Amino acid sequence: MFDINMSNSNSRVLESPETERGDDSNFELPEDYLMSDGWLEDYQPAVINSGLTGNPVNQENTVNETGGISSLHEGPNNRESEGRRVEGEVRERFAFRTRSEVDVLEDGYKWRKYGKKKVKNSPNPRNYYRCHVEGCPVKKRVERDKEDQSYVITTYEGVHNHQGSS
DNA sequence: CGGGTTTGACCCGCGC
DNA sequence: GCGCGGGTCAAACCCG
Repeated sequence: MFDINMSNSNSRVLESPETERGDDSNFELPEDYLMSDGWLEDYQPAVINSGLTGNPVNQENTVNETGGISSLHEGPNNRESEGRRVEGEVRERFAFRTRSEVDVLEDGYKWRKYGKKKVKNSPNPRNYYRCHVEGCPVKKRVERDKEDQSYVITTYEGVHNHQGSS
């Protein structure tokens, strides 16, 4: 469905969270962002991986000019001890930061924007997206890093109800 | 003409 | 109970 050109010569590798800041066991998201509502309650890299372009997952994140992601690398440390999931309510959340010029990263799904909001902590607005597939509860939240506006913070929420795009 | 985006209003949870 | 901050709705608008 999505013919993302991965052979783009302009594609670059994302910074690995553990590579940039090894002092923390999490992503290098701003403190206040993390404590906003516990974004790392339940992350599911498999969900993300399955929704990508179908490339092997054993490579680093790469984003080209159009915002296409080839695959996701290892996610943040899984805090299984603190991992709390409410039964009967699907609310997987996965956030990551990416250096990209585009706000919305192509991940193989079609998204429909349903809102934009200015957050207090950040001078940049936050965009809200929803999976275009009917019945799919997945939502996406895109926001530019207030520290470095060259970075984009993408937060996925929910599990896709359908098969990616194969 | 149709579908997605825009944009302000509305709503809701939480802290004071 | 009220105000703030964040999330969603929805009607108008825009663009293919």
